[in-house]
Amino acid sequence: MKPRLVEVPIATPAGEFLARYSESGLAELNFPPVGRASPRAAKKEMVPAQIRAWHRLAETALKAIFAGREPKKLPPLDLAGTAFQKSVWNALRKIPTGKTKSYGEIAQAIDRPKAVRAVGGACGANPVPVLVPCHRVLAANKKLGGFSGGLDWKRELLKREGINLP
DNA sequence: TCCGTATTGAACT
DNA sequence: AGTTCAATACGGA
Repeated sequence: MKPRLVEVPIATPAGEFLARYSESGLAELNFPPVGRASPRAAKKEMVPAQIRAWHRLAETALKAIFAGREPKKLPPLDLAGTAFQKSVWNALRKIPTGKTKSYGEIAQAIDRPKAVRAVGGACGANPVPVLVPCHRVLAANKKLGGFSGGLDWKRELLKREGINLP
């Protein structure tokens, strides 16, 4: 039986994100729901101290990224996925703030040079956007490609990191 | 096993 | 310069 994730909202200059924590770390992060406050945010008093500590880190890191800076610390991540997906997400985290990579480069980084489309799939399956910077991955010709939360978000995030797109 | 995918690069208009 | 197409790896049904 699946342990219920604790949901806690994160306020950012770009809206209210929704973080979900498992017993071992941050498991999911959602973009702000369109024009609506989070329906069922956990009561903060019921959130375990451990998770509150993680939440503080997550909030700080998120705000740092929105300010275009590299986050100093991240909460532990509890990412559910296949080995392939995890290796992709791990590679994504190595992209420094303000830089971009192509799907092909990610594929090479995980030693599967031809799995470019699969890399795209793994990016789309990324449970923790922004903190795991799936938005810094562009197509080979510097085109935007796609984004789970909507391309507007991708543009916005890149812009805040000082990345200029053609 | 078949289908879709947040790709890519080359071949054609 | 824009469009079509095959190759390709992986995950979900």
